[in-house]
Amino acid sequence: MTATNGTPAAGDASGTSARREASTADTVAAVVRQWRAVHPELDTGPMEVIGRINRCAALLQQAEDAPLRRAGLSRPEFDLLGALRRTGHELTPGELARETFSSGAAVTKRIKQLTERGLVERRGDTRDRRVAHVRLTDAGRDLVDGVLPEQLAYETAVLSVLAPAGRDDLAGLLAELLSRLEGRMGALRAGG
Amino acid sequence: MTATNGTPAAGDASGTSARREASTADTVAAVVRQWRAVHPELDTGPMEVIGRINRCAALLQQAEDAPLRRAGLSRPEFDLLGALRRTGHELTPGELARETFSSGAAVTKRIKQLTERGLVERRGDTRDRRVAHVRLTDAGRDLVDGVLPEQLAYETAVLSVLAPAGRDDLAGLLAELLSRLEGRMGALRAGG
DNA sequence: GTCGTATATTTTACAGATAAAACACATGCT
DNA sequence: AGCATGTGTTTTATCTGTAAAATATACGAC
Repeated sequence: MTATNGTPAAGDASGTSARREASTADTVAAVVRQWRAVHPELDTGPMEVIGRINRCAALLQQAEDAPLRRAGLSRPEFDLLGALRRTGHELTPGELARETFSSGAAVTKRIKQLTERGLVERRGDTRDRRVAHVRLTDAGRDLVDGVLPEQLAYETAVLSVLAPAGRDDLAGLLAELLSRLEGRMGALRAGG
Repeated sequence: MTATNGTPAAGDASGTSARREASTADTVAAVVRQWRAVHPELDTGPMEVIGRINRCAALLQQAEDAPLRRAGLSRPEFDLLGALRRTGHELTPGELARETFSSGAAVTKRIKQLTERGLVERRGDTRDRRVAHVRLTDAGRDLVDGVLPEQLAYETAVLSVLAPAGRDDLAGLLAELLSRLEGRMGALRAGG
């Protein structure tokens, strides 16, 4: 059932207890219900967390694209510029790759593009001529500083569907999950 | 109401200050701290939710790849096969696209590949010759049924870093967020 | 019946990511 | 100095996804 949904019609009157609610009105709940009908012996518990995280991420990223696109930036590009802006100093391509969780090759390409657009500049290291240093241009810094408030305002609007307390609870639980995942999955660098 | 402050774990251990003190050990917290140092006037609250959702999704998907790859499947491929398996009947390419949240073109390509591998079959509709119907072969069904338990076991192991109660709280909060996002997303598209 | 429009699917062109190889250089050993 | 080995970065080949155009077909108005 529920397959071809036109509009999920989330006309949910009351405040949905948010407590161990397996059968809410989101698409993941419908999927889980289908699986349980086909394989009643399986524990579908993890799906309700992981499936929802994935689905939320997909929806939120799609939403985030909106203010970014107005600035002519993709999200990976903004992540790169943002890493330079928030650290406040130059970064090497390798550092940028680690900072933005993407491959070195992807970073190389992005740097090339952003350089052509005049948003970042590169210079070679004087001592070790293998390494390059990338920094924001004035235009790049201004772009980030202009986009970020819009981005945050948009995110705030999106998250306003949650009560403030719920939002904080969610942030806390995700922080716990994330810090343990990051610790478990081969230590990634922590903030200097 | 959500409340359920029962899990003491990830909260800000040091922060007695009213402000959320972003002092946890995950990478997102470090990023947020950097942004606050550079732009103290901005409300970075949304980052702590959205950034963590994105990062969790990235890490979890990477983890999920492991059991799937053993079966020679990518996640989008598994999603397609899973949609056929859990609905229990044939689906058209369009339905599959909606069910797996991907574009029609992507579904076309996946169907072609999976057909070549003997995991799905297509047949034309007798009445409306525009539409096709896709169904699992026996091999496809067996593959899904073989992979799914491994997949769930793996996910259970990954999520075991959370206490059961925390996991349920998280699922509930994500369900609330997701159901509202899915309901509101269309209407929110113009704001900024 | 024929025409215009809507719908379902596929094709095409292209942007973007990754893995693996290639490259350039540094560093340490002898 | 000369060479082996390791590291930082870029290139190459390849793959996947998407947007937009193309294709094929149904349906309704006339």
